[in-house]
Amino acid sequence: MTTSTKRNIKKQQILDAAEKVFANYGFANTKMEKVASEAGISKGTVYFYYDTKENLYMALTYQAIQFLIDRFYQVLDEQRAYPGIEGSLALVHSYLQFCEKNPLYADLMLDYMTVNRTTRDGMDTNRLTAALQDSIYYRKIQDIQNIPISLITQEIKRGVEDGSILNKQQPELLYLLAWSSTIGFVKLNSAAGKRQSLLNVDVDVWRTQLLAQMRQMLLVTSFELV
Amino acid sequence: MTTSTKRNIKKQQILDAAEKVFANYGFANTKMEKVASEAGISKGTVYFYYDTKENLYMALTYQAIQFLIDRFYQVLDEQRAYPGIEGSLALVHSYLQFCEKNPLYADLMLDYMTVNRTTRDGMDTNRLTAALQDSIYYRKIQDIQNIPISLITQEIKRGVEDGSILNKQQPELLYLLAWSSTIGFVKLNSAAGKRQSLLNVDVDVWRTQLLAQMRQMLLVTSFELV
Amino acid sequence: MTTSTKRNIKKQQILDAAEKVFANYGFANTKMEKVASEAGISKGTVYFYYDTKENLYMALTYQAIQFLIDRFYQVLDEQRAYPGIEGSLALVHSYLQFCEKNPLYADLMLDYMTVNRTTRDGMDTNRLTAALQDSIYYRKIQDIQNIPISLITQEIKRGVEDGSILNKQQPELLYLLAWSSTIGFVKLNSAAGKRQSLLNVDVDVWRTQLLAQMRQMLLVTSFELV
Amino acid sequence: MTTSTKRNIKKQQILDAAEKVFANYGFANTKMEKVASEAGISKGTVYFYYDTKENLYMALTYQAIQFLIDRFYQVLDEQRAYPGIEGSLALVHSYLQFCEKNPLYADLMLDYMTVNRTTRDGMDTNRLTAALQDSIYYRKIQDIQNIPISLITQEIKRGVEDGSILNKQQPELLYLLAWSSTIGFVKLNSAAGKRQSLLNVDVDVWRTQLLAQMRQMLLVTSFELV
DNA sequence: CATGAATGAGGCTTCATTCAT
DNA sequence: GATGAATGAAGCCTCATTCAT
Repeated sequence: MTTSTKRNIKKQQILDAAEKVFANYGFANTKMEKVASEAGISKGTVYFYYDTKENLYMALTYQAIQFLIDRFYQVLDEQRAYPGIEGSLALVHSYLQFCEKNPLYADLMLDYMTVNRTTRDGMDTNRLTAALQDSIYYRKIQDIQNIPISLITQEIKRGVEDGSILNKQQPELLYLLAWSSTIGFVKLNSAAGKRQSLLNVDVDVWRTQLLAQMRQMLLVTSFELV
Repeated sequence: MTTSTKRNIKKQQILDAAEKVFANYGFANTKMEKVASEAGISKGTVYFYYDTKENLYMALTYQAIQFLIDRFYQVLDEQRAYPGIEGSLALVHSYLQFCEKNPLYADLMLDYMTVNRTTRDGMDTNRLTAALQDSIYYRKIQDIQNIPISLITQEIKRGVEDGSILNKQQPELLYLLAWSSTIGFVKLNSAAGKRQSLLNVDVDVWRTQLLAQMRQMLLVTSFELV
Repeated sequence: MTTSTKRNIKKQQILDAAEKVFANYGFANTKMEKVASEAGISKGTVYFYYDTKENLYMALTYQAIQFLIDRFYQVLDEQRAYPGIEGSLALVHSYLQFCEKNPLYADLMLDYMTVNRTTRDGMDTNRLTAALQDSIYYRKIQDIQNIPISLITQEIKRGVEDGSILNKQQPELLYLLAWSSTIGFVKLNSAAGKRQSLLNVDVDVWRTQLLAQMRQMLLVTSFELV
Repeated sequence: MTTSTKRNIKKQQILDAAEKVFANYGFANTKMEKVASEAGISKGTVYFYYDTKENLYMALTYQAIQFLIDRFYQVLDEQRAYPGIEGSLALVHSYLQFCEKNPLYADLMLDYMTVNRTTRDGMDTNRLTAALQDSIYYRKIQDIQNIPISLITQEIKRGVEDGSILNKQQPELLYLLAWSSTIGFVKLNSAAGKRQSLLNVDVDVWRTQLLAQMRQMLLVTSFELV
């Protein structure tokens, strides 16, 4: 095993540990010591691989987006032979699974958006935001951030073109409707606690309805306005 | 003006300031000093009215829920003459407005759920959670937490009974679908920044579609499964 | 009732309250708010009469010494007809009662001695000590501090002269032996708690033995050295 | 030198520094920053070894009692061949030396007794007391607190049995008389300041008399009541 | 490279004191 | 005079980060 490989394994171990800890405590309440102990190493070593807490967080964000992109390509590959609506729903489904696997993923992307925003707006950038933007991973994410969105909207367009999707709204709008539903679903479930069923509603039924609603949306020509 | 009234006014001023600061920085990055200066008073005075940061946060949560409940009652009063579907959608709409007015409100409730959860589960309660549960407002919230949900599900039931809502799913499920969509919508918009339109989609169009989708949902007998 | 009289009554109420609170919590852990509430008045009023916490403490010290002096004169008056040994022991006894009535009295005098000492030594005077020395009562105490000691040593001398006291040691030494026993007795009892008997020894027996030991001491010509 | 050894050395250095500072300023006026600088380290390091000020104080208390116990065993070992009265007086003497070496030791034990008392009584436990009781050392002290008393009373009993001690009072009572004298002696001397002689009485003479008085006490059959 | 002790800036909170009413 | 809200200096403690071994 090369030195580089060993380094990468260790980096991955840290990332895995960080994922657990950030997911349980959130960014602010996560202690580097806890990440280290979760990874079975010392604090110093964590700092050897990730020089700030913010950098570690951004590395995790980068990885999450990479995973999502990989998954999306895989789904697209599987769905190539089917109509666009199936590919689109499969993408949404895989995104939902992705977020359910670890609610942190949804937060990571939301946080990235927030950080990214303050770069543009002239907002009073606080220390935290500035530190996040300093991360090398911040730049790396900027290069790939649009890929998931791009893949999904392209698939919707394919569905519109092959006639399987009837809704003629902007693909981006359709994506936002799906994305926000997913985020809300994940947020509520995560806040309620994984074991707990919210309002006595079965989570599986809920998820199924959510997806059914999305299909419905793609099949409808237009919505009546409220 | 009585002494008690003056006290309440000051408490409200602090709460207003806290709302701004928590909304901008989140709980962890909010400094009591900042809340004080935002309220135009000194740090000590903030502590005179709210003895911990956590208590201030919970007071805000309590107020948010109270506001929501007040708004709900008002909406229900206005919708009394109309069929249940209109009342239900009006409630959802008012909830959406409520969260859009200040995205912090959505977070407050989500955070409350998380805190509340650790009370039930035997989770490894951290310092923050424990402090939040110590707040007098935590107890007060427990007494009213179920009212919004109850009001909305009752209105859905009225709609089912008067025949305006055709979907025969559990009202709770319908509520969750609406609730999660709303949270996702608010979260995404707040992350993107108020001035920024996400993916070049007009927010008003997005919101309209969201509500249309909800009406659709209530009018459909049942969804096809994916 | 004159204005001046009313003032004095109020000052005395505050002093009484302060006595209770200082006795229960010690100087550092006593809050002016607590003194005020104990006196049934507001914090501002306490400050109207005693402009610093240290001043209040020194006022209490002054009063304690005054009380002790008054008591000593009274005892001396009662004992005038009896031999000096009886007068001396009666003084010691009254001192013991004085300290037992409120253990704070012993502390007040000890603290005064400490504060007084740092005036002489070139010690690194801390803020607290400096503030105590600033009190107007500090000066007043300086004028009367030696009276109790003087009264007791004079009475011992009278006993030596009238032949009732056989111990020819310095009266000051005899006083110190009595004084330190008393302080130790009070300290231990106060630490143990008033209701609690220490090591299952009856406090009354202990006190009796203590006084017997002192009489013994005055009656003995000289001690064997250890 | 092992890691564990180094840690213990550092812990001891901090304890030594804390001893000086607490002795000079008392608990309330001691600043952790001062302890740190006295130890030649930073505040953070102090907290690395002792997580609260109260814990540090209790650690010191524990050490003081341990030292006393060690000293007592040593004295008992030396006195094994001599009659019980000599052993008893030697113990008292060593206790006196122990307290004179650092008056803080007497305070530590007194404070411990006070803290311990509020555990039993249903007293309105204040923050400080609660924090002291939370210390891990508080528990450790509870396990050894009775040893010094036990050793001394046993030695007195030995003296009674071998006929060297004639006083037939409870050994516990005799111990209390000795203990309180010692505490009073130390308190007065510490308040007066080490360099200062109180009332122009030579401290060595005073101490000698104190010990002579104790021997006297053990040799007397019974005291006349006052 | 790994460790874990050491650092110190930063933030929460307390409470003596002040001051407007 | 009395009140109690307002102030802010001061001190405890946390924890990201550094660094000697």
